[in-house]
Amino acid sequence: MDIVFKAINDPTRREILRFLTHGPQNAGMIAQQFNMTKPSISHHLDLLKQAHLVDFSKNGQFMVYSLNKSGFESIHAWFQLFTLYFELPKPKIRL
Amino acid sequence: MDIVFKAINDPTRREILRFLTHGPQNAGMIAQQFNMTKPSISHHLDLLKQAHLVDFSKNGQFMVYSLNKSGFESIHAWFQLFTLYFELPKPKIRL
DNA sequence: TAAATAATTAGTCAAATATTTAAATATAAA
DNA sequence: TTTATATTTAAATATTTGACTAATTATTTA
Repeated sequence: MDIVFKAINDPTRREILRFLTHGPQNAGMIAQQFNMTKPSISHHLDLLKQAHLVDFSKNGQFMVYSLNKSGFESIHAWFQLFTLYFELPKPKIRL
Repeated sequence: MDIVFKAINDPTRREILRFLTHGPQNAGMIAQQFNMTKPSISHHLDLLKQAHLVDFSKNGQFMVYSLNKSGFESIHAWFQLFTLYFELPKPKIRL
C-alpha cells in the first residue's frame, strides 16, 4: 500500500502516468518526454511497476509500458473512506 | 498540488486523517494515538494543514483539528483523469 | 502573578530518495 | 558474428524527510 503513495508522490512519475493515458509507450518514448537521463526514467518506471500503477510487456528489444488499473484501485479504496466522510448527512438540529 | 501528494505519502499522516474521520479532535488527543512525540505530530499536522487536508480552530488552549474537504478534492481531480482512462470504451474490432 | 498545561518552533541527525555516470544485458541488423 | 540499439543495473553523491530534544508561546488555574 505504502508503495502506491510513494509512487505518486514524485512529479516525474505523475507525469509518466499522465503521458500513458495517451496509450502504451515504450521506455525510450517515455524518456524522450523528460529532461532526464534514461536510467532515471527506468528507475521511476520500476517504482511505478512495483506499485502496480503500470504494467509492461516486451516487444523485441522494446519494453512497452501501459497503465495498470490495479494500482489505481488501491488508491481509490483508500480514498473511499473520506468520500464517505464528506458525503455523510450532517446531523440535523431539531427546531 | 505537490504538497498534497507529499502529505499523504507518510503513513503517520494517513493514520491521522483516518482518525479524524471519527470527528474533530484536539492535538493532544491525536498525539495520544501515536507512539511518537508531540512535536513530531505537530509537524505532521502542519503539513496536513499546508495541503488543506485538515483545518483547525482554536478552542481556548486547545487546537482542534478536523478534515478539510478541499485537499481531498484536489486528489480527486487528479484521479479523475485515470478514472476516465479506464472507463473509456475499448475500440471494438469490426467482424 | 506564579505555576501548570497545551501546543508549536528551532536545531540536529540518521535514513530515505532522486539523480547522475559507467557498466552490463538483451535483442536486432549488417 | 560483429556492431548498433534499447533498456536496466550498479555505484556514488546531493537533497529531502522524519524523528528527537530543548526552548518558546499562549492559555488557564491556583
